[in-house]
Amino acid sequence: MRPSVSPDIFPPRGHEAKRLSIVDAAAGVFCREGFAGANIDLIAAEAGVSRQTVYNHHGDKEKLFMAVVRDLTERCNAGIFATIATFPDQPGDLEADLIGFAVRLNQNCICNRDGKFLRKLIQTEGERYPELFAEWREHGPGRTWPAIAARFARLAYGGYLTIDDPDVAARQFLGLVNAELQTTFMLGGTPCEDEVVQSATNGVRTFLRAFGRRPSPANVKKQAALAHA
Amino acid sequence: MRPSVSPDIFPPRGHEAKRLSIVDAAAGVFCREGFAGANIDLIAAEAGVSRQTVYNHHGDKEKLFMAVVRDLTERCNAGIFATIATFPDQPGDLEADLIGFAVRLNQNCICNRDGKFLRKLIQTEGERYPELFAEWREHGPGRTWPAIAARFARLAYGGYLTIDDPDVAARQFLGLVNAELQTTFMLGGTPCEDEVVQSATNGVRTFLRAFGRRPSPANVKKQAALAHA
DNA sequence: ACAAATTTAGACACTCTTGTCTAAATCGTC
DNA sequence: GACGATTTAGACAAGAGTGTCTAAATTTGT
Repeated sequence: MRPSVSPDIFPPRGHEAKRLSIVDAAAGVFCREGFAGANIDLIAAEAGVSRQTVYNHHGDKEKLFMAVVRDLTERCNAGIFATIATFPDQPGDLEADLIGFAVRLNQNCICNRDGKFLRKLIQTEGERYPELFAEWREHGPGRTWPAIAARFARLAYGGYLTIDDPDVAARQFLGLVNAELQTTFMLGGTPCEDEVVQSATNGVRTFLRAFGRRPSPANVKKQAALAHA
Repeated sequence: MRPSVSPDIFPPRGHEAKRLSIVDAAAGVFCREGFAGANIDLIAAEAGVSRQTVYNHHGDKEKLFMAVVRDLTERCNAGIFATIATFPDQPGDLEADLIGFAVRLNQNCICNRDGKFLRKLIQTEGERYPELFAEWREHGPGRTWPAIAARFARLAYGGYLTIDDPDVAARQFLGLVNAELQTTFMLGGTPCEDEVVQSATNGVRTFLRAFGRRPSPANVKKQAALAHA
């Protein structure tokens, strides 16, 4: 609103640009070396900035780390929701459309730089900063999973799928679609496009064999009978 | 063979016992703090041993780390193969038997102390020691996955399942059975017994909906048609 | 109980890192 | 071109951790 007097406005561009490049470089170094192993001098060098500038912007190592996690979480969530918006609510070819969605989700949110880094930081330092990662959990999986579940529920309601519990189905969808990428993720690698497509294809096919339109009464009865196992 | 002259035999017990307790303590500290953050003094203290003893046994920090990974890999693999040996080759109640197998696998190999630690070390330091973890990959997933796949192939051959590709089915089985534990694993937590059973139950049910005995010709034809997508 | 080996506590040198400080150089804007 | 703010290079103190060394204490097998 106010033209240019706002107290929170730093020197127009260069400043913010440097802040960004510092956070970016820090993300890379924290991922490679872990929090304890990360070296501020190295971060400064990779950001193309002097060490003092890092301290000017972020105060200390821990605050810098938190800024990194917050930035990554925010960008990843934005990407995930943008991708969820492309979910095939009225599919033409259900199999192809779900495969496409799964591939987009993987490529845009999980296998890209931000996704890879955030995942690694959560795995590596999650136990050290409970509140920080509780926040991630709440804003990340806590919101995206129900959103995906809702889309599957709509598909079921529309007669495209036969689903008992949309939340379970959503989690299993993700599990299936990533089933063949586990080892690669484990070691911090990035699967290539082909691997992602292959895993998604196999995963979706199995998903549809299980949940595709086919309300077989025999199965329903059997499941009800075993429900209290 | 030789009574007591063997050059590799250290003082009978206490020595080896200390070696063990050092490696154990080191595993815990490396997991909590990462390689760079791990403190030899702390490891010594947790092992109930003096710092010098740590150096006497393992030389330096890096060699100690390698010893930890090797020990964990070996124990985990042993556990996994022992569990695979309990795979239900001639199931009475297929669903119940597969759920039991999945729960055993999780509890004995993935959620126990060794499994949790090894997983975390692979995620955290995997990129820093490529050869070490290549070894793990080869001796771990590289051998256990085919072993599980072979068991599923046998079930299919016996008419209990309808499976195209046993390797894919095996990976998807693991993905499904762990679908609901992902977030917990991500943050380094240990799911409780109930969560494991619940996830396994849901996963096996979906698995059987997809691969259970039901050679529906319609499905087979559809898949063949889409095979070159 | 003896002798050999192992373990221990403590001190030590050395390196690395964090975070601060200062004076000079640079940048952006008017 | 000049001004104010930011950035920079470098030095610096303080702290922490690794790995070595020594002499004394303890354990182990016989």
